[in-house]
Amino acid sequence: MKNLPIDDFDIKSFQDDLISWFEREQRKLPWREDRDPYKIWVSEIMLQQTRVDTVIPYFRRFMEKFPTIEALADASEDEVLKAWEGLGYYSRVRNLHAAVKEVEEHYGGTVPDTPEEVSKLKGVGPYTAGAILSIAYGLPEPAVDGNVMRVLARILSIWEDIAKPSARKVFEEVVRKLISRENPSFFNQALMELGALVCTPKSPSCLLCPVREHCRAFREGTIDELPVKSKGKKQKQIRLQAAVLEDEDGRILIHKRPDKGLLANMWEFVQVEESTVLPARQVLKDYLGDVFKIEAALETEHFTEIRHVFTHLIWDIRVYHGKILNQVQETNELKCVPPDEIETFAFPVPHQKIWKAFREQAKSEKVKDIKG
DNA sequence: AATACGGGGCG
DNA sequence: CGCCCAGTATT
Repeated sequence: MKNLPIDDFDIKSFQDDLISWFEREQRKLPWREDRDPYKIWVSEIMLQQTRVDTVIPYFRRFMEKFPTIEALADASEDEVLKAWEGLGYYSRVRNLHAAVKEVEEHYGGTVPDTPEEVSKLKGVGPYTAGAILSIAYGLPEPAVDGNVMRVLARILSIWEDIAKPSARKVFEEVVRKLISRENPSFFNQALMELGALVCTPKSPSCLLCPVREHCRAFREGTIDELPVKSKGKKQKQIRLQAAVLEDEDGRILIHKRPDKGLLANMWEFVQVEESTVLPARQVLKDYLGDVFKIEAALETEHFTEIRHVFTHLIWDIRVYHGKILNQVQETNELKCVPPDEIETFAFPVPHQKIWKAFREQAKSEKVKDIKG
């Protein structure tokens, strides 16, 4: 690694200012109530790519439902996925579930405390490994997330592009030089807390910053230029046709997605990608017939249109209402369920939006009936 | 090194 | 609305 200019940097004083600020100002968070490595682990997985405010209610519910490693290891995948519904990046919870079973079986239910072992767990990468080892076990391991890169890029004036995968290693080496041996847990948490509360991406509160005197970007007036972060590319757009289908008993047809890829193992209303050549409704009818042997009478017009933006793609879904005319052959992936049971299945947000729109339009039809 | 993988908040 | 945020696995 390039020799970073930290020779004239007062490490001890920086650690003290940072950690004492954290002791004064840290937020009370449910996963900070004790040092249970299981709780730290679950919280860190939830916090990947996800804001604290979003995570808090999920964490509480998750801990109530699965208070221990054993409880989670014994749960079914559907149950676990349901607890994660709406949080996104669902492979996180499938990996967590698998890893917890691994800990239960091979480590006697105790989260391992070495970098080698903890890094082998599914879903535990360099950041999460460092977070568990430092926060739960007090080991001086770096835990470099986006906050840490932003904070350190500013403090030490590091002009590395933090969007590049190679950047993380640079910052890990920096943390190894800076980390407090007395309190690695608070040191790492303080860097992240500072990034979340003070050293924010836009208009950071430098005047409130406990380590302003150590900050090169502040001194040099480059706060708004750091960190350097290149932009990603734009999303691919996908047009989909979906249908809320009722059988003769008013039950709703739902489909379980494949166990790999986007939204793996989540439930959805049947949907198919729009064709560029065939008329819109025909694609859906053909799909239902060819794949599920379902004959359906679809209404001519879609009742709602849903747009959902993912990181790497955009779904535009036209949603039709229809009745199933023949007998549905139910399988593990295909079910008809009563409307009041729909919400017991784990649906991705775009299909939660479909269900919401469906109920709204059903309601408005009723109002029309009464008026008419 | 590049891509797949959700969802929410803010202006 | 568009823009921004943020780790791991896979290829």
